[in-house]
Amino acid sequence: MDTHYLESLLGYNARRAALAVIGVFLQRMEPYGLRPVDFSVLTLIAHNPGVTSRQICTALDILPPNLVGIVKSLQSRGWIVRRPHPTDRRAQGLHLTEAGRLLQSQAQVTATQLENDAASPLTARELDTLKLLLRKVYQR
Amino acid sequence: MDTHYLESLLGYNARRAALAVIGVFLQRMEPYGLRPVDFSVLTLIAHNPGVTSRQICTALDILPPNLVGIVKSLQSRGWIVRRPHPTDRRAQGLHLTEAGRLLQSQAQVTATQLENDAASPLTARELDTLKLLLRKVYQR
DNA sequence: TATTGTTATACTCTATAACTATA
DNA sequence: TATAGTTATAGAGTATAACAATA
Repeated sequence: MDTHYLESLLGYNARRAALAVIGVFLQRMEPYGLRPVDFSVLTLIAHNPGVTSRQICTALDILPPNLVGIVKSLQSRGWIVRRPHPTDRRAQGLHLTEAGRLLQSQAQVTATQLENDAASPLTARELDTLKLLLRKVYQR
Repeated sequence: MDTHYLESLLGYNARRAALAVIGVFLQRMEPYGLRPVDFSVLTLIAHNPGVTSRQICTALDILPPNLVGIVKSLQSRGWIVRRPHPTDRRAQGLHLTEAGRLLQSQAQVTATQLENDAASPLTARELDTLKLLLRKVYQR
């Protein structure tokens, strides 16, 4: 089966690699009930207490209507709370609960460990180079 | 907004980069009515005349029920035909029509050109390195 | 018994329009 | 006028079960 041409395309390789890594992520995060975007949102709140939904949408390139359900789900599981924004009464600041802090730190350890397994054919140096080049592609 | 931790993760970077490149792909391929998987299927048939649905599923990591609609769509647009498989009466060989060959070659030119724009912050050498490392991640 | 291709179907992901409260 | 958050909804992508025909 000749797949040489497809394998010469950046889009094809990026999509295949992303799906492979996300596959490992889904397996390892299944015990936490966290999908990739759930983890990203939880992690942004952990590192940016009081962040708003709109800021998260901009940072992660998510459409606002699609974030609503994610925030609701994290809140219903007792991991985040919404507090009034200090200066803008339209907005709400998002914060982790104590349970949320515990879960996020455990999930972050899992995410960090998962790297090595998902990228096991790469040396540490190759992995760093790969991540650097990927960032160059999507950061403008 | 602190996104440093997320940007240290392979999965996050791979997903963001793949979505960025696919975004450019969708724009450029819109005149042809081809989405990424449509193009991949058409291209595999072009480079492997007589290939079966099952072989395409294996090569592209698509589930058989999800390929049925794609093949039907390509067929209804007059780009591919199914012929009896020479040795296996369960299977059908997929082939491009003359119109399909013309369209695929035009789309392939577009896909090749698109590379440079989607990866414009990278040098040619960096782009080659990136694709090499991505293949290492998903090919086992 | 196993495989190819298919139908039906459910679930998730992504996108658009329109609304409210506030800036 | 513009923005933050929300609802409703439509479309695209992905997954499983089950079937007929053939190996």
